Amino acid sequence: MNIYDIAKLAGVSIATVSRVVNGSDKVSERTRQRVLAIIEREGYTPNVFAQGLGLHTMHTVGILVPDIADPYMSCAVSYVEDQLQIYGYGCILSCSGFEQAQKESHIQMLLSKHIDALILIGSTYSGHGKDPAETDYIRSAALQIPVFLINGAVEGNNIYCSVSCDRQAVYEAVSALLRKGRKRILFLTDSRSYSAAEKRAGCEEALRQAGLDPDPSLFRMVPDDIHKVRELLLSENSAFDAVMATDDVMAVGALKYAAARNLRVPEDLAVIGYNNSTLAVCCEPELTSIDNRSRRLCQDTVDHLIAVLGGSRDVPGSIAVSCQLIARDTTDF
Amino acid sequence: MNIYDIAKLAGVSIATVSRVVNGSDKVSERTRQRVLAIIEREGYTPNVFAQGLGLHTMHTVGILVPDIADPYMSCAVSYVEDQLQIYGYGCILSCSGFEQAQKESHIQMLLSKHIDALILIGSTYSGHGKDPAETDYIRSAALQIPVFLINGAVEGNNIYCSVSCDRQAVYEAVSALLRKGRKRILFLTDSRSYSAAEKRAGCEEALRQAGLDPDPSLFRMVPDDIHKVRELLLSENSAFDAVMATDDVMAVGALKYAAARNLRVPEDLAVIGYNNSTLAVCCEPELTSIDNRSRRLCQDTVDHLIAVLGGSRDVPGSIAVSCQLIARDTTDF
DNA sequence: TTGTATGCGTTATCAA
DNA sequence: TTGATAACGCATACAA
Repeated sequence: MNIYDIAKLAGVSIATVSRVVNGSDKVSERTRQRVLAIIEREGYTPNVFAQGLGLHTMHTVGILVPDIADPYMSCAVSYVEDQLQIYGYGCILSCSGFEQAQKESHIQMLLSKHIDALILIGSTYSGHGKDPAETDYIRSAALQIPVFLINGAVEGNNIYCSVSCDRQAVYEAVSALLRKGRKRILFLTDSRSYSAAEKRAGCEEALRQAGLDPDPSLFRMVPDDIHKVRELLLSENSAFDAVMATDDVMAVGALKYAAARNLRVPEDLAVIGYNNSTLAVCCEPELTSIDNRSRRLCQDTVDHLIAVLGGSRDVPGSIAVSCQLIARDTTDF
Repeated sequence: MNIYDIAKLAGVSIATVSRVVNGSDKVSERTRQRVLAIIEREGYTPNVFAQGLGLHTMHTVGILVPDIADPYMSCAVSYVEDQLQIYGYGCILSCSGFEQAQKESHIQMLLSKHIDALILIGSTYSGHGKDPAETDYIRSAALQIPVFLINGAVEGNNIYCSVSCDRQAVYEAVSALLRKGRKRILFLTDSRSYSAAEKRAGCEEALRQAGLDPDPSLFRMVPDDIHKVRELLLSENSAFDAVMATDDVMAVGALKYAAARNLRVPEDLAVIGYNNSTLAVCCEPELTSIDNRSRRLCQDTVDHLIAVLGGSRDVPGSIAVSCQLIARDTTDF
């Protein structure tokens, strides 16, 4: 059932049918009703390929995410999809993993599908900050369509970034720990991403502010796995009285370590996680965690995306939302 | 840059370019190399709309899921996307929620995008079993393209189902509890879906097998929220010595209840969860949980999907994989 | 082995 | 207010 069939049934030309479908006002009410009735009866829907061929758009945005199984990412995708739906945009989802070559090829794949815009979720797309060429593929994509980063920062034309203020959040959290008399704060992270670096910077800043010298041995790269973190901490003897983790998973690992060592939490060991995931209320004691407000980030991003696609020229190239410390039972504040 | 440009640059016709792109063997090695070089140099990719227009396919499958933020679903999507990628298929993702009208309209939306196949993840798409008309929209979609259910069962032509043996799994888990002397087993679920009904049936079966009469007051519908489950259990006085939950979240809620009541786990209260999610190793004590093998389910489903799209006629309309009980510290077996 | 011509289902431009 | 027709970019049957 195509536009020709409808035209024939309605006794009009395809041009008229097209006008009716696209809500043009240059068609008499009488014909409109007749055509509409036929369309309804036959259950006709315009062929999106043919539409796309002519219009060069399919009302679709590409979403690239390193790992959709990660709770932070899947939540973000959920928010984004939900919002886009409202505006009538569909989502093509692709999972790139964390490797450069894969990221690049996945973006190529998405671009080849003629998406209207691209959303990159996760700070992994910001690169590690060492080599600017690392993010060239994003600038290159932005030559074709607007690119939106959620929790990421990349400089470039037609690139719109949104970040949560991770540095500030960690600065404040660690400062609070220090005020409570903690001396040796173990910083745990599983990545060298932009946001991981920001969080680390916030931690170091707080330490210096308090007149302490950041001890490199207390900044640790660990796997993002509860049991592995526990084992790792158990297998060594570094002394620390607080843990600041860049993800709830690692924080729970620290909690498991504390339980194994019979340390009291928060008396002997304070722990702060990140992302305020379900894990934070699942563990015992429940975990103080930093909420990075990803919902807000996602909503704002979609709003901006719609504005940019609508031709707006005054969309900010970068936005930041501040995080929120959710105090629970693993800290004494 | 389209096929005409490439043809011009290579000094051949568009037909030849098309042949090269599609790997036809009816083209001389010399021309192939020349054309390939130009294509490479210009970074040409065929326009998917134009391809789709003629071929009525875009090598894309639609994935419908009630809630991508749910860990079980996001894991499943991750597996499915990963496999489809290998076969060169892209994914259009849509989140329908749990309401009938939304499910139907989301499927319509996906169909209108001319996907090659549809994957429905989650037992919510099986309906509640009361009214067969509830799943008519799925049969209706299957008139156009093959439909694959992951963890769901719907009868119909061109519909392929896969389920984990939830009934059997719960039967065995509850039987194990009964063998250890548990008398009153509280069954917690948050839904009336097909799989929830299966799990309940397995529980009742085990009870009867042990000569016990299922007590309706011990089959409870609760919210899928840790704290709400805890509060609910605290607010009443039903006596039970074991909990069988249809999801890890509710099981952790029961664990929190036990902690609040100073019950020893598993001595005073045994708890079994479902899905074997990260939550299971996050809580304290760590949760015995039933792994429903969703990875296997997803892989098999994609294999079958590829087979069906490849024209195979002997793909089973329904497959089942057995679950696995992962014993941890909330049970005494 | 290569080229020509046609169809795919729209939208949009220009006439009527 | 309508209709005829030209793009849009590709695959492919048919010709050469």
